[in-house]
Amino acid sequence: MTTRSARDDAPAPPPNGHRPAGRPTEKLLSKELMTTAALGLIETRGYEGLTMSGLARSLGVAPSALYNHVASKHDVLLLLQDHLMARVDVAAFSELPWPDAVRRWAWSYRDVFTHHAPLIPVIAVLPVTGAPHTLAMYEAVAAGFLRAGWPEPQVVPAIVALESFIFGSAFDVTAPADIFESGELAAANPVFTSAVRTQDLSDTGSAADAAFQLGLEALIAGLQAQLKAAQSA
Amino acid sequence: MTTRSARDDAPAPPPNGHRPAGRPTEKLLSKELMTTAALGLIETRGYEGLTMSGLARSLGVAPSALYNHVASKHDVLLLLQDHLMARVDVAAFSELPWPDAVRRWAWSYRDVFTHHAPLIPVIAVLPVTGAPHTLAMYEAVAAGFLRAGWPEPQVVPAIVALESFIFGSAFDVTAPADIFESGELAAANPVFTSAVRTQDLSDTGSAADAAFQLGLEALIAGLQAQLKAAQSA
DNA sequence: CGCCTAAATGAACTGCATTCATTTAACGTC
DNA sequence: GACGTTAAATGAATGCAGTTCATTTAGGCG
Repeated sequence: MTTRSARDDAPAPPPNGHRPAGRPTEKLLSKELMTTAALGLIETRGYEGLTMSGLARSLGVAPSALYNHVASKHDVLLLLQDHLMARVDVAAFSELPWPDAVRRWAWSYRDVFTHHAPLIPVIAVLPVTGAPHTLAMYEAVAAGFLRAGWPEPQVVPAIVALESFIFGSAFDVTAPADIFESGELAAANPVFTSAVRTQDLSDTGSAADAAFQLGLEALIAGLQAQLKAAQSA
Repeated sequence: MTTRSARDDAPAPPPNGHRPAGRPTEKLLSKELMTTAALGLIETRGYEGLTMSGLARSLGVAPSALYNHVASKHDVLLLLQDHLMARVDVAAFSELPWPDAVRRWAWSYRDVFTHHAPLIPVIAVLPVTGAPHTLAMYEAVAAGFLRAGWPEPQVVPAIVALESFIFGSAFDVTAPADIFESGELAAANPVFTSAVRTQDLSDTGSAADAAFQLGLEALIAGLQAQLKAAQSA
């Protein structure tokens, strides 16, 4: 095998003792090029359009050429994942009080992956090793938690809990608006049917936004109560 | 097309004016048989083993025969999904106070879909129309919320928020234990690396369980605070 | 100057979901 | 009791996905 694994990313010094030299890397193919080409494909054709042949075509290359840089399609998804993590806004953790920072981070995180829901099953199970942007995000978030006074042993569980909520909510955004229409079974389920009909959508654009806001505020409040309890103990 | 859609399930009277007669339904194939066969396949071979040919083989039938009962593989997943929803424990909503009921329901819900993580992307986006067990679950949960004093407009957002957290957490359970090992990048991310190492795992079996418990308790507490605020307003 | 090696090629191969024309057999009818 | 209708099973064929491999290409280094 030529490529050890995707995800030993940019920083690694290109092991080329055989490159066009002179100019600053003019190669035909590279992980970076594949990543941006993949993002372009997804924007125009969606995730069903992201095939290895399609990716090769959009790079002007034979499909088999991709396998010199990547071991599998899964590797392409890993490249995408780490690339997208850089878009998550963690700046608030060094600027704002903990609840506000969490709020901004969580909305940003959800918004990024709302457009990339098919990646979520990949990310959620993804070892972080060798994903620099992903680790950088966790580093910033963890630092923010500690600065807010969280006991170190609880930092990771709290982040994971928030992340789980965010991933689940990102899926929810992609659901059709009429997802809870009971149809012929409405009569058999009157309570739920009525609750769906009277659902509160004020403040927010969509039902998904309303649920995300409600849940996020509850999580933040509940976590902060735990934080205070831990601090006074 | 012969089959209108999967998910008009058992209760629908079999429209057979052409069956083996006499004995109480001895048919070769049916949605129910396909569902249980699919569950069996998943148990022994996992979700990669769930192919249309494999399913047909395990039923002693040609692959094309399946398409007389189901329009696509997606339909098979829908059948599975609704079947599994019946396993989610909602009994607590008519027995226990709201926080305890939510707790039991949420753990049960997560446990059921932990073993069926590949279904989650399907469920999360799935119109509920024609999925009787799914609707029955929502009906019981919604009734429990109303009985606890929740204002009707907030019932659905609150349930969706909890569900999002549950789905995300079900994914998390399937992640490898060393998912947060930073590897060579540990030095560049000292805060997070240390937090991972000192992570609190007491009370619970796994890191995923610890995060789920922490997040669920925070959510329940935060939601109950909102409930009390809404009631006193 | 010729070797070594990374990287591109294109022709396979595999397994998948799905389609279709055809056959099978039980039912209700005449 | 034969007949036509019809749901349901068949098996061959289609198309597309990801992936492999033997081969070629071309630059850099000794």
